[in-house]
Amino acid sequence: MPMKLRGGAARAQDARSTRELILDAAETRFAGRGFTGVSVREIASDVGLKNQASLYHHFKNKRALYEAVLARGVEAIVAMVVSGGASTQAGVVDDTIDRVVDYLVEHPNLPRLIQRAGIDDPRYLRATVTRMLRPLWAQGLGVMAAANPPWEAADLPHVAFGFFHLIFGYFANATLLEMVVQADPLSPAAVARQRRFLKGAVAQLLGLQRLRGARGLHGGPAA
Amino acid sequence: MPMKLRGGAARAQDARSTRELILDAAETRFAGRGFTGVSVREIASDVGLKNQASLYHHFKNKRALYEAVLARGVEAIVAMVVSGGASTQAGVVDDTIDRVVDYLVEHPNLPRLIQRAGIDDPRYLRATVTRMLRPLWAQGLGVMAAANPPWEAADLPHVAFGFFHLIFGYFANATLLEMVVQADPLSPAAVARQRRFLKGAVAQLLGLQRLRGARGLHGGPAA
Amino acid sequence: MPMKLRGGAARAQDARSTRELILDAAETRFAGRGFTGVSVREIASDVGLKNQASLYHHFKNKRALYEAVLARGVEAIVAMVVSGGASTQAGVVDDTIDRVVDYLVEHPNLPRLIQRAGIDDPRYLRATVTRMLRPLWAQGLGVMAAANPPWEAADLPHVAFGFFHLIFGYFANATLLEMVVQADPLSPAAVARQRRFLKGAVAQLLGLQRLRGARGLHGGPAA
Amino acid sequence: MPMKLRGGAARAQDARSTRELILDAAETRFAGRGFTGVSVREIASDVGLKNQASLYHHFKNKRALYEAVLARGVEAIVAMVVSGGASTQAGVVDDTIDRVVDYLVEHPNLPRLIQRAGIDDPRYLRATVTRMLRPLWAQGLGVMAAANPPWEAADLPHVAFGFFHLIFGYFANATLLEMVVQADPLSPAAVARQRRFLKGAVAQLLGLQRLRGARGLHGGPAA
DNA sequence: GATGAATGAGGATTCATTCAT
DNA sequence: AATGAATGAATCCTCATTCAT
Repeated sequence: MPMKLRGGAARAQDARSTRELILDAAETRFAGRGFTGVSVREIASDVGLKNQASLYHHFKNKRALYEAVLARGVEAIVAMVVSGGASTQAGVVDDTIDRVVDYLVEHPNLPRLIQRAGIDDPRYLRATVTRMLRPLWAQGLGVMAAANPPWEAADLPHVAFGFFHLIFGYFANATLLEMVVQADPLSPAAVARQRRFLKGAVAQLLGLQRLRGARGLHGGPAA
Repeated sequence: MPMKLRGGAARAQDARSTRELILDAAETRFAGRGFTGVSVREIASDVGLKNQASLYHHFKNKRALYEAVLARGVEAIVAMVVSGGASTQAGVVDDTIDRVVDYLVEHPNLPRLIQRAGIDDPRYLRATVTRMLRPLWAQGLGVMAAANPPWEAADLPHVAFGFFHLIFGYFANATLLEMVVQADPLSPAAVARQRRFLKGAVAQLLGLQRLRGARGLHGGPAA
Repeated sequence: MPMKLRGGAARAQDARSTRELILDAAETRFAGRGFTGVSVREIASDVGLKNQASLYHHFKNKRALYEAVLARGVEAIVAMVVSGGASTQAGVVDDTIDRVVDYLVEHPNLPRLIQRAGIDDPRYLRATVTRMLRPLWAQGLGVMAAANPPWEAADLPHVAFGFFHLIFGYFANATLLEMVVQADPLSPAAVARQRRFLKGAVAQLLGLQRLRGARGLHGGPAA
Repeated sequence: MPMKLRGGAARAQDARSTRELILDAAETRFAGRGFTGVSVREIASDVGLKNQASLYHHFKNKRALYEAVLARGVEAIVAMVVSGGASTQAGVVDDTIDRVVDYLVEHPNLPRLIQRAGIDDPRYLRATVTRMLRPLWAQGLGVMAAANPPWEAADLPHVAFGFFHLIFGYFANATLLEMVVQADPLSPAAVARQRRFLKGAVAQLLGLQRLRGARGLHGGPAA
């Protein structure tokens, strides 16, 4: 961004930099208003480009830009989760949840972006996302099966999707939540509570040992 | 259309009918592609109107139409849930889940519509939805508190939102789910499994006494 | 055109009228600069429309407009020629030439338009024109065959195309001709000469009786 | 391309070569879709240039490129025709026709290019072409006058233009012809027929003595 | 001599909306 | 209640061209 102010000399300073700036701006915009709700013009101007045409030097078209944004976001998350390993030991699960929550808090656009891709008319962009989510999906199923959970095998996909909704839904709908509850769901305190809730919920749904305690699955009063 | 020329009474009926037809078409479209992704023209043509102008006879503008669609959808759901009462007895909860699931299966647009409203830039339509959801929210909190659940009071909102995501997320993301799992998530069998999962999950998260058997929260009544 | 000045009240005065005005303007523009050389904006503004969008009320897109222009032009010519009958008696041929020349003089855009369609990349618009020209072509071949001309049967198509080029080429290239010769090829005198040339040339190429005269096939000195 | 790094001499050669490659590509493109229908980008990419900017190293701008293409093409033809001499002896005329036809068959872009320049709005490029065609024109008139043809002097320009249209029209409209006739007008057989037709037509129009037989202007030498 | 980046202008087309009928 | 026409603004994208490397 500051480079843009150095005038013509700054041009082409760093191709990757401009490209990434575009991706950043597009991510925010698309997350907020969706593919059709965002104009190429505003993205370009966010980046400091004087003209939409410049953007087409980096991305073939609006759609390619959207897909690039999604790919970057989804891949990051998938990598993080997958790298977390495939154990269902309580500690490992909790760590994964912590890492994902940390990441989502820092990248508030992603959950909305992903939720959108899940809701949007499939003819648009869902195929792409689907492809990217498959590895995550496969690992998730494997982990759960290994956990010997209190569900029939046929229900495990439902459980897995339930986790997905629990985790992403909170952050994707943060603003809605805020309007209803009238408190900031991304405040440290709220995030801490959500963390606790997620860990507890996952443990319960997977039938992990912690569940066996009286009622104190969190660090709460009964613990 | 030929009816248009009959007496005044029929005309009035038709007028209402056209309005509802518009709402129906708009609901489907908006659910699939969102407010900005849908044009007034396509809605009009879905209804058989030869001209977009005709639509403006029934709704002040596109935005008013969207709000009407949302209001109609959300109110129906809220009414249904609220009318279900506020008990947390296992039977009552299960009944409510059954009713909501039944409704969502028959109105597949609603979950996407509502999820969208939750994700979209608040400056658009979220305030409206928020207002409509408040009663539901209040009741939900009340019910949960009464259940004496294994959560701290401060976490209850998180639990409530979790329910919301679990229930609506499945149907909202049905197409995404289908692409990943490659099976129809709205098939009777899949819906039955989801029902079982929801009942089990809610029971666990609320700490309800699941009577039958050690881990058999699935397996249905006969298990 | 004058109606456009009556302000809003004149709107929609006569749908056909606006449509034809657009066709007229488009014909002139397309004839002069070709499909790609003309912008929808300038056509719209020629017609007095304040906005290109209005044009799309009458034609689906630029291409449809171009095709409509071509169809209108070609059909008129084809109708005229075909209605002239299928004789090769000198008088009938001369009459047809006179009628066609009269028409081309009054519609100077058509020859350029048609030549363009013949030269342009076939993927664009030639198929349309081809279809329209087939009847003319069929009749032309029939007439020539009946004339018992001094050509092998296999050469008749070449003769027929020769006529086409002789007749349309002059008018299509009028401006080029003017630049080379530095005289107006559409002046009455020049047109009269061209008429004489065409009649003489056609008669010679078809081997019509007039050919048998000494050298005076026109009304010239030797006649 | 690898040659680029060799000595200065090779580099100069390559430079010329690239320039000619551009001219070649541009010729084909311009012939097919006209000046406005062709983008600098596609020409550059035809040549294998990765960037349109490179093209500007060889030609000042698009217009200059078009003029260079035209000049190269027209000059070649003019030179060939003019060098053929100015006789109207049947043999000489036939030879000229043969040479021109040979040339056009091998350079199928030229006729379309030239026809286009004749049809296009004069404000663009016609003046240039006109200037280039003048010598050809002068010679043509001279030849015809010398032939003592069966036309009034004032009509000779019309005859001359007629020749032009007969000869160039066939090749320029080859694709249109093909669509109508559904046979390849550039097949050896078709070209042979066209040759015969042209020779016969020119002979008749110039009133040349066709020696062989009563009506056998076709049938070739042995007829 | 070739390229990556940028840019202003303009391309066709669609948008939501209004007005008179 | 419905429609045909019109319109201003905005859409995505491509254009020819320039500049620094």
